[in-house]
Amino acid sequence: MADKSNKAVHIPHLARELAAWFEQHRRPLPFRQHYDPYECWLAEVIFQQTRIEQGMPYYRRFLEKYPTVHQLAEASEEEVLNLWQGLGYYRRALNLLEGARQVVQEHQGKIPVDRTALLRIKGIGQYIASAVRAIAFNRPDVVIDGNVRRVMGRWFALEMPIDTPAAIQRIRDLGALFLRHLSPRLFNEALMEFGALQCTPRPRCETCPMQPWCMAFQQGRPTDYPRRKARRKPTAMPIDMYRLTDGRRIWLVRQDGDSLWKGLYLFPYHPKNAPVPYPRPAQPTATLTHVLTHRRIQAALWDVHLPADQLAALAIPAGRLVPIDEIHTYPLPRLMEKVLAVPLAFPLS
DNA sequence: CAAACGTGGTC
DNA sequence: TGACCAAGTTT
Repeated sequence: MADKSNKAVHIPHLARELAAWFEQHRRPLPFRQHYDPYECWLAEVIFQQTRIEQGMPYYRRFLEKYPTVHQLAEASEEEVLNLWQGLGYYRRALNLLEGARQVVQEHQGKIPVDRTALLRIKGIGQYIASAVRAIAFNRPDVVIDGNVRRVMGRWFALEMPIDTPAAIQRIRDLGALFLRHLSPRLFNEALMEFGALQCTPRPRCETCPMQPWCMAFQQGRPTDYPRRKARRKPTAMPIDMYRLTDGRRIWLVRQDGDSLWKGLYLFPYHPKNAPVPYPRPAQPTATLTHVLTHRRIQAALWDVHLPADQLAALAIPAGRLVPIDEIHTYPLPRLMEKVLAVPLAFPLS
């Protein structure tokens, strides 16, 4: 289409300005020190769907505790989840651990360069496979994350919804044209950094050197791009949660299967309209709200004090009766931190 | 392919 | 305040 060639003429200019911009604004992030494939992989897993500032302490702790993929592979799920606790999307941590074991067992501890091999590793999808290849190995892949989709959507005023396969392919094609001008590592890192610092959701067009070649800016409507489909609102999730204790010990439940917070520990809970499985007082101690991307949890908190023998007799699947002062040795989600901040309805013995 | 999967920052 | 969304992957 005529449209396409018109856009492409901007690419040498955009490439040149991008490289210049990056040289000036590049943040000295720890995973940009030596571009080690393991460090790159670890960073991509930790920072996916997560802001750099939020993930940075986790990245440092992980690298300190597990400096090599071998050491990570020998960790337990519990250890890894303890380090991951509070970061969210806990399946990432379990997949990372499984992936590390794969790399040790199937690749002698060396992160593979081959795209197909990378994609077979648990937790590595299209994005991380490209990121490891382009950034750690400097291979000519186009790394497409949220930043890249936003920047490309604006530079080229892409009309199709940005998360569709067609849009991704378009971005990949456009990116390939940039790779004629810039090395894979430079191009991809610079583009993501540009999206993170300059071409943000609220773009800083006043100070942007790309103005002359940005189609969205030239059309006078930078924030109309990228085009997105509407998001779903979180659905309500009312639950009853129980603190079953004899004053010294309390029941914790490890989440399993495909559940929310898989691998983490919570007090036993059930949907609010389910039969009540435990004795409980007339009123809940508190009601807390916890919002996830897709759920708005309303948790009624019921405190139940029982004699030690009755407590121990409760049959709670995947449950563990643990000393209250040892709760924090278990990996807990944020909701549990909120729950633990509420004093028990009765004094501890 | 749409939905599930956490948490925190911003306006 | 609620909507948006951030270095995505899995099913």
